[in-house]
Amino acid sequence: MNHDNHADNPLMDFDLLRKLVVGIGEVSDITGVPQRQIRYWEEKGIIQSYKEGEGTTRKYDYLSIKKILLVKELLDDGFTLDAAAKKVEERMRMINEVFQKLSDR
Amino acid sequence: MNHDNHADNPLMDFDLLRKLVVGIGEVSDITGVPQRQIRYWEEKGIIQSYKEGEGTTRKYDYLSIKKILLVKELLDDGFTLDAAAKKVEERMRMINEVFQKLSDR
DNA sequence: GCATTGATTGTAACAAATCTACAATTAAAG
DNA sequence: CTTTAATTGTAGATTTGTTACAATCAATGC
Repeated sequence: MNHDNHADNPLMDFDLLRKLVVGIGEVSDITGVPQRQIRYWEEKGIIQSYKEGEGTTRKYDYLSIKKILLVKELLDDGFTLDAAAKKVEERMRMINEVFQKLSDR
Repeated sequence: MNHDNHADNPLMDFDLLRKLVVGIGEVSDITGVPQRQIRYWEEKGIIQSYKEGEGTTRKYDYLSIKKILLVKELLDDGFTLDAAAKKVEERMRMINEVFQKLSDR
């Protein structure tokens, strides 16, 4: 009955969007933030990635990348890392909310 | 003036969506199509990926993944690979069009 | 000055992911 | 039972990513 719920609406395929997770090299290319720095932010708990199995590589989704872009922007604006992290938290809460609503239909 | 054109609208960030390109392992996980088979379809010219430099690895974007899902579906429905490929071409033309319009604003 | 702290960067040695190129297998069709 | 389409297997090389340890650099406080 619904064997083609994709492809109809390329705009709204949140299901697929969620699954689009990329490696750290790609994230670095996309955001312009060096891999080393991304790992550092992660150490400090500001950014989060996940691993698909034991002893594998970091994966980042759409929202994590957004977050990295936000942090970068704030740093460029002169905030400290900690201050940027705090500011970004609020922002991400809102984005996540919108995202959630949209992907719930 | 527009130093935060992302984050405002997670729905519409086609800019980021375009850059979200994933490796073949991820594509395989997402679609359920074995890596080997994806490469084979590519050899036959049905699927396309790109490489970011000489001697690097295949990357797939959102639309390529959609395409793979479509081919898979048609094969499951009993079409030949070639027939599926043909059918998918038409479908992708339309999807690309919509996508283009949306990302143009 | 100079020691402290926050932020970043460098790199070696190892592990995971992917690549190509060759060949084998399987199923359907004539 | 041979042909063709489609898929799968795999070795050996290359690319990408990992951790852990240490070095650098700038700002701040004493």
